[in-house]
Amino acid sequence: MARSPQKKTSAPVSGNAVTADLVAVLVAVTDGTPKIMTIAGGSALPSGPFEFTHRSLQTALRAWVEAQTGHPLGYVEQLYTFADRGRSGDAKGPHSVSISYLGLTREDRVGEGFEAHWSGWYDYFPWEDQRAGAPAFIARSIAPKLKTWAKAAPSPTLQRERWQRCAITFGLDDRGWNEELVLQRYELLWEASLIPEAGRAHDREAPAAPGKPMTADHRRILATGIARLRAKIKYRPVVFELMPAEFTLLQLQRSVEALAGRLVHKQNFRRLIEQQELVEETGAMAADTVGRPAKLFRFRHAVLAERAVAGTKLPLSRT
Amino acid sequence: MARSPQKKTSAPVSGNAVTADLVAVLVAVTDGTPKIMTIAGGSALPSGPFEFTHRSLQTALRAWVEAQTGHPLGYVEQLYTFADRGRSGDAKGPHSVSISYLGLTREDRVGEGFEAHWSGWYDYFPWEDQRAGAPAFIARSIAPKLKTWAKAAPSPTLQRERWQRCAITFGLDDRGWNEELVLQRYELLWEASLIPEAGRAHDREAPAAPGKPMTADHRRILATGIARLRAKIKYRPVVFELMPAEFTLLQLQRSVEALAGRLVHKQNFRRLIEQQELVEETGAMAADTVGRPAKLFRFRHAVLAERAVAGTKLPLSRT
DNA sequence: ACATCTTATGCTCAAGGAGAGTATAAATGG
DNA sequence: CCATTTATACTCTCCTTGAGCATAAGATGT
Repeated sequence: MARSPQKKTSAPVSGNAVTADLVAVLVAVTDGTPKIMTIAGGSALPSGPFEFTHRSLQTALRAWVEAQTGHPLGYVEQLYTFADRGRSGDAKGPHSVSISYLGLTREDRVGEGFEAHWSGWYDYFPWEDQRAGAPAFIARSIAPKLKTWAKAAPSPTLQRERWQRCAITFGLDDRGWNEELVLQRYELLWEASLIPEAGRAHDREAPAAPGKPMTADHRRILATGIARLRAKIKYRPVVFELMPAEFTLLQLQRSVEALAGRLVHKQNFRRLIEQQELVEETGAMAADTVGRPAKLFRFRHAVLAERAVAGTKLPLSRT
Repeated sequence: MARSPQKKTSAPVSGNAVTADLVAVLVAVTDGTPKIMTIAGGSALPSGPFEFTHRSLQTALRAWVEAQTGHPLGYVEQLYTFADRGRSGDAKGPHSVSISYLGLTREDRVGEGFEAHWSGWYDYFPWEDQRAGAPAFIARSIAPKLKTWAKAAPSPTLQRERWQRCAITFGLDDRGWNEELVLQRYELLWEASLIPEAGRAHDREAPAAPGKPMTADHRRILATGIARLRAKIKYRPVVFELMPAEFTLLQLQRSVEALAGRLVHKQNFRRLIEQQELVEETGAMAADTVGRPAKLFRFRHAVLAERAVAGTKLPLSRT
């Protein structure tokens, strides 16, 4: 075993065989609603076995999605690889490695005659939509249940730590809401037995949190995808993958707000977009609108080549 | 196939078996040098088959590294999963999925009697160390070769695009150096046939760029790890995983500089660290030093619980 | 004792960015 | 014409960031 630093011989490769699956979080935004492609009546993300006839995972996913939807996939990014023991049920059976991807498209690109549907992603994570302020059921329902869970910790110190974690992730006790903590919130609810997928006993004290469940760990994978996308839109111009060719600045803003799950300051949003020169006017104006007509813009694809954006948080020395 | 949106039957799972490998980028910083654990005389990253007796990939990696080094692993993060067709040589043979991880430790924690060594990561990526300014060989050797490669493109437009890409990633033509583009730089050199691992013809016009090669795609994986870590230190307090229990602010600064490959402004660095309340004084002073003795600090582990840092780049509305 | 070197540490300043609000323009439906 | 709705242009303030100056506190050599 030249590849291992271990001196004793490793297990033979043949005893280590697994199957590889792809799981895709395919996102679109339509009418201010972020949607994901689902199958099986919205209870699962599209997934399938990885065909090794492709050059790489990325090309395999693209080909696969294209076959499903009849349209090419814009932006693609790997999310996470899971290899949980109990995933295929029998611990002795063939194990499965699931490689998840995030992909961005537009809903109208979906072809006909497929099983796939588009489901609003806030159906699965109602607490993540804070555009109209924090949903009432957080304070009314989720927070008390979390408090109960926190108090169930064995020691006062652990109780305090548990509650602090709840308060931070859900923005309780006058803390701000952090829209990027999607996965942390989901995992917290899981630990507190508020997620049906956890498969634990749900008695009267800890019924499920609102939100539609999914097969296996698919809702966790979706949470990972949402979190990644919410982080990404802040430093990469990926929103445009979800927009039509031409759009108004307000439409663009609504898409960002839909993804982030919170509102942005209109004037400052425009300033940000314009000073970064991300868009250019098409010359045309939006039709069929209420109020003053807005200019139509298109994405300047050139910026992808021009820039290699990356924010600094280090006090770099320029000398 | 309930899990697939595809209507036609998918290939049977049995025809899809693969082997799963873990590849680790284990990082330590000693005396201002970032190091990675290597095997086989520094020509490969530690790797081995994944044992499905573990609950998850993360725990498998931790257990495995602990067995190798005799010490627990601090911070662990998944990097990327590769499944290249040609990886195991024969396209018809058993395919391999490689799941790579980034782990942070300290060099002195390595146990005795193992094959592993610590190698400086700039041995593999000499151009990434810009602490003493851009290394002379970039302008003298790499840039001209990239120019040649750019000019070899079939059309003037493509030539310009190629060169723009070179200039952006390597900070040429008076552009600033972006330390996070580690992977982009490596891939660019690969495309330009300046990387021995590419296995293409290296004639007189395109000899290899400086830097030690590695087995298979290990240097690419290392590049991924370096890039991830360089990005991470800017918004998460992970540097402390690489520091001893007590340290001076200058030592901390040197570690950050070692990782980032560039110098930071001393006074501003202190201001940043202190205003974020990341550290607290131990009360003791550093001994055996030149110049005025520095206070010793320790990491405030409490911040990990207190905060859930995440920078905003959206003009969020607070109302 | 004193000069000098080296690192530590405190403080100021200017430019730019981010959050928030005011004001005006241009359309539609009564 | 007026109310309503959305678009768009500015302004203002506070905070952050990059940069530099000044002083402190040790060691070492003369």
